[in-house]
Amino acid sequence: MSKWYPKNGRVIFHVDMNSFYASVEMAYNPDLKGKAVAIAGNPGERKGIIVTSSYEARKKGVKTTMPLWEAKKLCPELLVMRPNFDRYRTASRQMFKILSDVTSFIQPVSIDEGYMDITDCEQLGSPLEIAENIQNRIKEELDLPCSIGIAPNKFLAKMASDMKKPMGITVLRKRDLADKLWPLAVKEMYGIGEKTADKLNKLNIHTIKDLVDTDTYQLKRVLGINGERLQNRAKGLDTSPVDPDAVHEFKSIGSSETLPHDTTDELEIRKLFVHLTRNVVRRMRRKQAVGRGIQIMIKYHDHKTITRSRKLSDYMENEEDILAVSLDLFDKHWNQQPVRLLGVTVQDVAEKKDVAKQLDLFTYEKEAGKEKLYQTIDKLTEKYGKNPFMKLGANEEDDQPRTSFQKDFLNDFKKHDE
DNA sequence: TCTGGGGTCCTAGGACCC
DNA sequence: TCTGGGGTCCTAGGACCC
Repeated sequence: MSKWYPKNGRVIFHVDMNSFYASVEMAYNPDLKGKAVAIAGNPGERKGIIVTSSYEARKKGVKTTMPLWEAKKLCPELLVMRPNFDRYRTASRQMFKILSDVTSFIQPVSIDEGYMDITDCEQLGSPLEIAENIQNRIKEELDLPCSIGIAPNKFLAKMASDMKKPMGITVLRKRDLADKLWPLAVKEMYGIGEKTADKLNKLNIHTIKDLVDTDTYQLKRVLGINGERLQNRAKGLDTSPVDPDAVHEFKSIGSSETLPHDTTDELEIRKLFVHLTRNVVRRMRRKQAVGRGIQIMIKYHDHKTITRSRKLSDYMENEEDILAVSLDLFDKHWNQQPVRLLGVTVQDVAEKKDVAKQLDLFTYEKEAGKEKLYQTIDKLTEKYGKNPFMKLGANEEDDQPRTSFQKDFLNDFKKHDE
């Protein structure tokens, strides 16, 4: 038994890429290195918020979710780029490939971070050596910086990776908690956001140490079951396993978009529903997925947001079916006020191969939206002279317009009737 | 001339059933 | 002839994370 590995318990890594999108752009174009770089949406479409920024930009006060104009005011020399998601996905795959050379016990949690359980990796060296090796390889092979937290569980590893950035490696053992974790403000804790921090502050709980020392019953009264879990984490207790399968277990697939301008134009609204549904169906198809619930989201001018959902009697996968339900929900619940954003989400997602084939009866849900669907198609065709139901390709550019779409579409739909 | 888009999990009320 | 209690499903909203 090596001196570095615990007799009982685990050794968990949390690997966190530093300002990932900006770093990928710098690796792609080294002229950007050392400069204030930000990735942001298009302000012309009211999506001009900072998604990620380089450390040089952060020094000037640029922060994630900040409106672009505000960031420019703080940092006039800011180089602003649109996101290149394909680049980020490629870099992410390469990063996880390097991790998988160490162990297969990896749980990706997002495009730029993941957990590893290296409890059984003694033959590869000490945890610190393994972490240094990973960090060096990612830096040398991909030209990307990362921080790594090393701890006996996922929560502490996550907190540890946050403590030294960029290019940090932080060990957080039980005996380090009093010095390294407990002095932090509760807001710094993973799982505590603004609302929960406010509630805790009102109870005179300010640091993580305060949280440890608070009466558990009192915490549960204010925060419910989450109160107890947060307190356990603060004490350094977290038994959740590193789960390599979690990433495949999708529960919902959705797409939402802010309109260029708030609108009450039903045609514009319906056009966006067609677009959103298509996005969702394309992604479902890639994952070979079907879904049993549809949810729409409407955000109004004043940012008030409502969601309306319907559970279905059967699994759905077709663009036409999902659109019909979405439009039906919209027409039933829209309050006629100008709309800022719309969203479509398929819930209760399962893999096609896991779903027992049910009789393809023409269900109520399809019936309900059918008339609206016909009307929508007629209106859209009339206005744009284009078929809204193109054949879906793997990507948007690959979509193929059908000829005499309405005939095809109606035929498609009739098949379900029989 | 504010405030994106992708998710997960939890809570709470009402319907419905036994 | 007057009101229990438990369990599950559905829906809507909210908190949080990246």
